[in-house]
Amino acid sequence: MERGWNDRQPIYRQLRDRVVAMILDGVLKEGDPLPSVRTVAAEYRVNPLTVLKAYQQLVDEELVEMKRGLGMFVKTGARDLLLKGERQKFLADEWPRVAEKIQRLGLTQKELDAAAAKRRSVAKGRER
Amino acid sequence: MERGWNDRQPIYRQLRDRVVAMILDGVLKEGDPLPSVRTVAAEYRVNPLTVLKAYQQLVDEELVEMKRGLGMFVKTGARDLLLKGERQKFLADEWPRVAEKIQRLGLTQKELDAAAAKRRSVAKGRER
Amino acid sequence: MERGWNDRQPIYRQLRDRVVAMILDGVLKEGDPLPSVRTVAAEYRVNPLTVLKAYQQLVDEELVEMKRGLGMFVKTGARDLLLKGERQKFLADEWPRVAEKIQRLGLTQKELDAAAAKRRSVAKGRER
Amino acid sequence: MERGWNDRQPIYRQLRDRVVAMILDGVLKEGDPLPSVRTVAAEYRVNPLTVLKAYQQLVDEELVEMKRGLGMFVKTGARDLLLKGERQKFLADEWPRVAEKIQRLGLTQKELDAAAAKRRSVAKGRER
DNA sequence: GTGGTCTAGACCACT
DNA sequence: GTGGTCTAGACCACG
Repeated sequence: MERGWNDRQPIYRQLRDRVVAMILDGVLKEGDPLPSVRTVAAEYRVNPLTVLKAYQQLVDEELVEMKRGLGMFVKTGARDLLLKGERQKFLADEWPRVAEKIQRLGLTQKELDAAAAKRRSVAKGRER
Repeated sequence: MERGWNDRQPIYRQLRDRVVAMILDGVLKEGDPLPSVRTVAAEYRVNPLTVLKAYQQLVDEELVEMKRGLGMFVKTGARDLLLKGERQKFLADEWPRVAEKIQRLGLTQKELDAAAAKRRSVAKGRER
Repeated sequence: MERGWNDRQPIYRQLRDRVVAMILDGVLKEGDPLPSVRTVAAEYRVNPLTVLKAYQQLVDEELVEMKRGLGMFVKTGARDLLLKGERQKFLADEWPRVAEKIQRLGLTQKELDAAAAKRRSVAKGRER
Repeated sequence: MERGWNDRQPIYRQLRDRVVAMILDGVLKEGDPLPSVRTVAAEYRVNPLTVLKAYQQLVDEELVEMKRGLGMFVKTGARDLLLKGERQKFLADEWPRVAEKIQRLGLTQKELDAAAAKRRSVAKGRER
């Protein structure tokens, strides 16, 4: 996993997004335990409180449950909930703005595909 | 022009984006004066400092030039600079993340088009 | 550090210049935290916004980086960047104008040295 | 003469400085008439009021006198006054700051001479 | 604790 | 009329 931070978004938000991505991608399955707060904090050189905040948010979103003394676990139904919720948010909020920008910049499907493909190959490179 | 603010982004950023959009759309042509800081501040019920901050960012981006005592003007070449710069930024930065999200959420072209179309019709409604 | 302000230049500009001088002089080393906005504001009896403006300019110049919630830090490579950039700017812009003026006023090296030395002794007086 | 403006200094100040330079260089001799306000205004594409302001300042500095109905003229003794006044201002104010900067940037006499020479040759190029 | 944003209102210099 | 700077004070998000 990548370690770089985006300055324009809070770290806890980025952590939360990474967990969400792992759930959507099936890396984290329902019932799986989340990596412990201190593990993540150590790995990313981040304040444990920040990790905790990210996890708390996931709890608030009903995607994760805390079992006292055991840790945090992906709730059953989390992936479906995500697919529904994130899709809606994306289509209503983010996508329209992006679509408008694409049109304004006069970008073609070809250019978009090329850029997306490029990124995928870079990601693949990192995986190996 | 719309008057609503997005809470997730600073106002001065949104103001800057609107001017950029106007340049890209040809509403503001090269050499045209930007509406004065005070005017905009009054129209949008915003502090002049906030508007100024947006304008100065445009100056920093070399899209706009200040003529002492006269006001701010769209620089020649601004549109080209924008088309080049914004396209590149978008394709390298924003789009890959969006494309990844689309894939992750399993969204179809149809759904995307529908959402974009909906937005457009809303916009059209506002124009009338 | 001195506390007097020059009327002919904005305060935030002078603050920025002082930080730059401290980096060049090695008082602020790479990785060092800048004094916090509030601290400086209090010490110099200046509005925090003014200090912030100076600091943000340094961020724009890539000399300083912000770590969210932690503060501002001198970037690695800042001193080199400064030495290169400031030297070039000085030699290309400021110095030619000054040299021209010196020639026009018919000033001798001796007079220049004397004036510079005087200033240095004043500065030394302040240090004690 | 050059026609470019420096954004960091008021235009009337730059106009004043050019006249001063012409007096020091002997281009404008004592008793000579200054170019008329409207001539200058037209040549530099500047508001006549701005030119007037520059000329007024020269009058205030006792370098120039106005003869009603005839125009502005370089006063006798103007050059000496300038040499004295400008020298003092320069040595007390501007030079110390520049000298400090030179030292801080670790610039050698050689580099300074080279930069000044380069500029001179450029200027010569323009003259021809 | 850190910086980031915004407001309201003042004063200045420039054209 | 234009933008530029500054103050005082508030509130927010982040770590």
